[in-house]
Amino acid sequence: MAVRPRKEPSKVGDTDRDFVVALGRGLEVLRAFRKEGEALGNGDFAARTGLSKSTISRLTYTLHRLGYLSFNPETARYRLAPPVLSLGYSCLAGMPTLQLAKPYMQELANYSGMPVAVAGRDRLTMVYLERCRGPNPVTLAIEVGAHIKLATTAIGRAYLAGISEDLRSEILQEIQDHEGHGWPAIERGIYDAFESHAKHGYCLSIGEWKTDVNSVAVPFIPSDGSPVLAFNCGGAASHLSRDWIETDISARLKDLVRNISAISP
Amino acid sequence: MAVRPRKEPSKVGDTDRDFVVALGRGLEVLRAFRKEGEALGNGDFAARTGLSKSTISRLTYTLHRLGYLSFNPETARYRLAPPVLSLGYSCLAGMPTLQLAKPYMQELANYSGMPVAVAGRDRLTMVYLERCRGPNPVTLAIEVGAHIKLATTAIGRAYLAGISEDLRSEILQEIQDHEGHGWPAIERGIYDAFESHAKHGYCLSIGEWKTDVNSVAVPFIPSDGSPVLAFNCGGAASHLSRDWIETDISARLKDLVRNISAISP
DNA sequence: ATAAAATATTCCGCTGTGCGGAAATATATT
DNA sequence: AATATATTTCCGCACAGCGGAATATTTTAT
Repeated sequence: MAVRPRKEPSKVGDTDRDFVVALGRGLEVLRAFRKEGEALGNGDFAARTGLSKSTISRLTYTLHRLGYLSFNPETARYRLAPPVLSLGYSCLAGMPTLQLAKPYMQELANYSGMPVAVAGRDRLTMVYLERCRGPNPVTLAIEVGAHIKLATTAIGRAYLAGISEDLRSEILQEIQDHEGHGWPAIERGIYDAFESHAKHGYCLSIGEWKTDVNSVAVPFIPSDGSPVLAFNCGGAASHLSRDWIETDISARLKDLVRNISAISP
Repeated sequence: MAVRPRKEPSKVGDTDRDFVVALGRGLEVLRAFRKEGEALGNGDFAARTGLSKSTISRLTYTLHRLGYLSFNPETARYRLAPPVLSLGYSCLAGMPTLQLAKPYMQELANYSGMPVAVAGRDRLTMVYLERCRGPNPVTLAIEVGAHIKLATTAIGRAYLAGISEDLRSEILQEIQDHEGHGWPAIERGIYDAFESHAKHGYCLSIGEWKTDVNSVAVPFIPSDGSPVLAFNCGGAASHLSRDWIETDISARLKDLVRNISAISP
């Protein structure tokens, strides 16, 4: 297969001639919904994206015509429409690793009684791609597609431990810029996790995401260049003690990832 | 809330001045994955979208830089990446009706032993937005986000029965253009379904989507202008006979929709 | 009722984005 | 080596898309 590595983006001045700005802006409009499922008006989009009102008006018009946004004339608010979900589904269908991983995840979920999940990165969050619940119904209701913080969760830290030095420092810089205030504490948590990963092969979050929730995670690095993922197993501290994680669960989670590495790109 | 209805698109010649072409093209690239989860190269995109190779190159570069596409340098193929799934999740979160409907759907699924689902339209397909399985595990594995044909399924026909005359004839025209050949048979199936809807309030598909699969569906028309949805209940003909549907299940499905109409926009 | 505020859309001239054909580069194949 | 295939880069030009200002509509205030 013919592959020609892309050169340094052909810049003119300091604008990237190859970057299609209008596309990026339109997608930024779709992303504006990230918070809780509210409907948004053009004014909201303008405020959240920093784009001019006329630009927003044209972008929402376009997205509406294409079916990606539904429009309520009563309130003049938009919502995301079914075609967007359809794209998300294609995304899952295009990751063969997920199908392969499922039985292993289910096995560990059954054994531990805790949910086992796999996630990938979206900017400064981790997005759940697949999740298996144990037989125990008192588990956190984390759904596929939901996103949680990168910096304070085991799964986020495992991801950070699994990526290249370059990408990592880029992301850490962004987190620092975002968090300004609490950064020192966050930074220490992350470096502890890295150390744990280097020494034991897994990362922990003991009550750091939510009090009384413990979690352990391990990165998965596909051998083809596809994005790094991370698997976790976590739940109420009363059921999933730090000790149990360290003496048993962590090893099983590492086995899970090893097994998947053996059968997946 | 200030609402100003959009005028006729301000056309110049016959191009719509308000439609952002580059955005539409970029989204078309993302949609190119619709079929089974393969990885695609720039050539594939060009073939599927009809856009020039250089345009595709710029669009994929942009989508890659934004994180929506992952790139495998070995094979020079792209896949959809986690941020796309994240959008899909926001879509579900933004439809409050789905959360409200869930318990009613589960109730009917338990009673009938058949899966109950709700879907919305994406072009000429219906996309599953939520699904409840009955206790009986021998059911079709239709996942949220999957899409099925509009014209030959009960749920698609119910949707068609629920929308405005204008939109319907537009869609039917498109189906006709697409299906050319088998259109007459399809058309008859659709009009039978409309008749059934007018007379009884539900649509059927008896072995028409897949032999040995029966299904009944009812449209749901939100009172705020958000898109029409449709609920269905379907399964193996050996378990779900036409007779049972007509004498019992259909009425319960209609009740379900009536209940939801009472508590949802 | 009337005025004022808030929100959205349209208009329109100009800029620079994005387009596509052709050339260049890299890999795979014979 | 030479040929075939696939992808990216180059670059001039057209016109798509931008944004500020004007306009239209509804909501809130007086």
